[in-house]
Amino acid sequence: MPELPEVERVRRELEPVFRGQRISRVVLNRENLRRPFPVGFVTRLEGQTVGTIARRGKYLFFLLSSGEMLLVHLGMSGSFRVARRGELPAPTSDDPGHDHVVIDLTSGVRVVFNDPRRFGVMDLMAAGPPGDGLALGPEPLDPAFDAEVLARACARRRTPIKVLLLDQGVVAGLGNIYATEALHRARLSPRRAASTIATRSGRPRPAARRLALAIKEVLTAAIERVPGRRYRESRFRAYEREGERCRRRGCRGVIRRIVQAGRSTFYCPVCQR
DNA sequence: ATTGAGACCTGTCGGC
DNA sequence: TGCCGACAGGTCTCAA
Repeated sequence: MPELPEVERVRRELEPVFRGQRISRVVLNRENLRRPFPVGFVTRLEGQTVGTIARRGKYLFFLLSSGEMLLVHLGMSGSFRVARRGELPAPTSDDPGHDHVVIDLTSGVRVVFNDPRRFGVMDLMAAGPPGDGLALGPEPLDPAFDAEVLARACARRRTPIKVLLLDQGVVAGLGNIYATEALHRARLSPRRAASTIATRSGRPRPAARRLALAIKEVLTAAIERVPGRRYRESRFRAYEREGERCRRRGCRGVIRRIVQAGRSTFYCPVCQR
């Protein structure tokens, strides 16, 4: 499920739960997710007090009093539940289903990590700037990410712009939905070679300016959006709207679905050029 | 150096 | 009802 906005929302939900709390108990209901839990995972977590939770791209970093950091990636289907102890089955129930990790805090709160597809990751890493060593590109909401940076990353790249936006080394945190949505917002065809929005004579093209801005707008709106009625309806302007009318004012196009790098892309062939 | 295809998993949904 | 394929918001690795 989660791209940058969803991960950021998880961060905001969990930080007040964890911050300043000590981890009293950790239970693993299996030995791996996408990859094995690191050696000593449980003992290195138990007894630690958690500080802030940082985010880089789609990764979360729980800062521990030991100096280590707990790294979490939600993959496709990872999620956390927060409950009071006792509201849930014992952490070592016979059938944990997809509840792979249970974390008890001294506050009496229990946090459960659930991940049916197990594309998620949990790991422990040495102290350091969150994200170091993960080869992530800039944070799209950081002012340092702008049209120039984006244009430079596009230079001489013949790959379609949509595919390039999914490259976490180019910009960290976009996934299939928000790459799709940003391109719709910027009125850019997902099929365009990335190089066609690169710099020209040292200046970013207007397309690069529109796209950098659209990325920021789409992500910001998604972080702040409040779920509610019509949430699903109004969520996307292109994603999963194949066959529907383009929602851009004045545009009479119909949203098409294509496959790029094995993933669905939705776009309006009329207003996205 | 890039790029595409396949692999990793389970769940859901639509069609027959 | 059941079976089957297509598809799902993400990486990672391998081969061309």
